[in-house]
Amino acid sequence: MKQQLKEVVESALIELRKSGALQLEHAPQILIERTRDQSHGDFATNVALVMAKEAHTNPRELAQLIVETMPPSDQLVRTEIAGPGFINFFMSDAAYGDVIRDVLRQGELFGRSQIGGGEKVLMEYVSANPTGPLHVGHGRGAAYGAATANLLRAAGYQVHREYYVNDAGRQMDILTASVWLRYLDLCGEEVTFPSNGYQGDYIWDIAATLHRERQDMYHHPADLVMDGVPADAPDGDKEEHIDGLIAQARQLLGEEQYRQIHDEAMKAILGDIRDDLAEFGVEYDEWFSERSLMDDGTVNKVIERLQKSGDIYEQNGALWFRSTNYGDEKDRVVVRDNGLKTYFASDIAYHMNKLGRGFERMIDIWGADHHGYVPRVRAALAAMGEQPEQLEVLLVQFASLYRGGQKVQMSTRSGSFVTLRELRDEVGIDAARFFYVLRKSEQHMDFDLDLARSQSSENPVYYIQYAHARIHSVMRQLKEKEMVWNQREGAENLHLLVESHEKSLMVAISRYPELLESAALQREPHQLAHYLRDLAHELHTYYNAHHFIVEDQGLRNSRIMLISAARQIFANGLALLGVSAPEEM
RNA sequence: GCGCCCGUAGCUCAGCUGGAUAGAGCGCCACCCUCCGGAGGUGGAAGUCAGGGGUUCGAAUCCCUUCGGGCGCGCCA
Repeated sequence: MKQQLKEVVESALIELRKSGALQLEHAPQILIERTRDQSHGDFATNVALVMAKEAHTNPRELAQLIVETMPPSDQLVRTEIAGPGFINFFMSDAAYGDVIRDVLRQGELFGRSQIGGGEKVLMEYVSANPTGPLHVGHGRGAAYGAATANLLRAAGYQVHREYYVNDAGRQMDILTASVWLRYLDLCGEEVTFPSNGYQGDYIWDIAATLHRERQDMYHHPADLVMDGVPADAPDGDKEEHIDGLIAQARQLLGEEQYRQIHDEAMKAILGDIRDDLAEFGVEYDEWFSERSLMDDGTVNKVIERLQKSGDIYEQNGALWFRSTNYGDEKDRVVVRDNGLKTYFASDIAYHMNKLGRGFERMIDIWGADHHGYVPRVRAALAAMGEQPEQLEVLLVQFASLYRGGQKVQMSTRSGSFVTLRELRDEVGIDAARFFYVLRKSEQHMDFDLDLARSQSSENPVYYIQYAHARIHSVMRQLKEKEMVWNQREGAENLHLLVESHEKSLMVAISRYPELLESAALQREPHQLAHYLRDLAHELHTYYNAHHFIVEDQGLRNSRIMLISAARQIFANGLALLGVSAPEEM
């Protein structure tokens, strides 16, 4: 609808320039907006105000000229010049009728666009270290990432969804040591657990499985394990302590057994994460292993290339990437003095690998606490001769949980965090998915568990789902009264929908395609969540004001047609957000 | 100290590529079904858009600055 209007204005401007009535250096961008007030029509453009100065004329006169030059359109009833020089457009009933017919004809495809132009996008989200179950912070990234991926697909992007598995590195070693120590405990050894280890119950579970299946295969006496290990905090350094334990594990178990425990622990946790996300309706096309980048030499190749280009220097036995040359605030280590590559090194390799797979755009969704990491990755891309703009990082702020008006405290290491699974159990998948995307991602969010759990009017999820279910209920009623909805007759009688509630609902429905484009371009699923609530409000208001199942056949069929179109929008929109659209509640 | 995010109604938040009288939900007050699901609807009270400057036809929106809050500034990941 908006697009058609834009073309009308565009052709007027072209005509005016061709005839010499208007002299401009370049064609202005035409911005057409929905009006806030119905008395201003359906759409308005400020194009005359924007161009007036350059055209050396006053805005109202220019607006008049544009209106007079516009080609006739059956979509428009009339136009008016308002205020300082806005052009207001009043759309015809036929234009709205076309939208309703389109919705039913296109069904679940309605609202999709090609604005993404088939661009190949790699979206990476969650990518939590497989060292423990997902918590509610990951949940927000998951819900946001999945919904944004859906939006981009609906807008004509080719989206590949990926989870980067950090299966290499020190965190995994700490996990391995943690599991092994719990296992030794189950073997009857008295070991004091490191303050820096992973303390959750899930570690016990993995250890118990290990103990059941392998019995005392990995058993070593506690005093031998602790021999020569630096003291833990508070007397010593907790980092040195845990590193000492890792070294002991490696030595006593040997690389092969160490690797077995490592892999078992990771398999268990990663499997749990996959299940968790799948149950949450968050899907991936690929789970990408960090270790594979080490094993196939990609990381080494990247470092060599940077060395050749002179972007790497050695200092204090470590290799540093000169990221300050590319806008970062300090240089970054890629290989530590102990020879280990940093996470950053493999991350450069990972992003180069993404580009190597032919993706034109990389969208990473990170927790806001990683924001300082963005410049260095961009710097690395620049140093590698790539366009840093190809990497788009979307930051997701923390979500604080509130229960009974009290903030729920969380800490990963101590194991006293709220897991995503617990959240799902408490409030349900639909409420969790919806609440997570109800707020702009870069906004700190207060997640009210009591509200999300409540199955009442104050909960916006149910408000929307109820609107959808209500329409189904009307259809059931229709059947019970042994009436059949004649869609063709409805389509022919849309002109009978003259009530203000009907007009409002049609306007809301016609906004959907514009809304989807906007939400996709700005990576803002919350726009869709808010829109659906507005649409639900229109539906409920209409429902209260008028009857759909009326005697007059033409009117009945056209009203059912209208609410069927609304139903389709609810179904389409909720699906993009990962929320179910129940037929009855 | 430096960097990023944020500050809008009692609470939680939309609105921010400048546009007409600043919106929604919750809460509060008063109402609405002989009728398709009341998990609904109608009306009302409620604002120095944190403060101060600037840019212009026009600023919640852009720029500067002050104040307040969150996060980050490792040879951790």
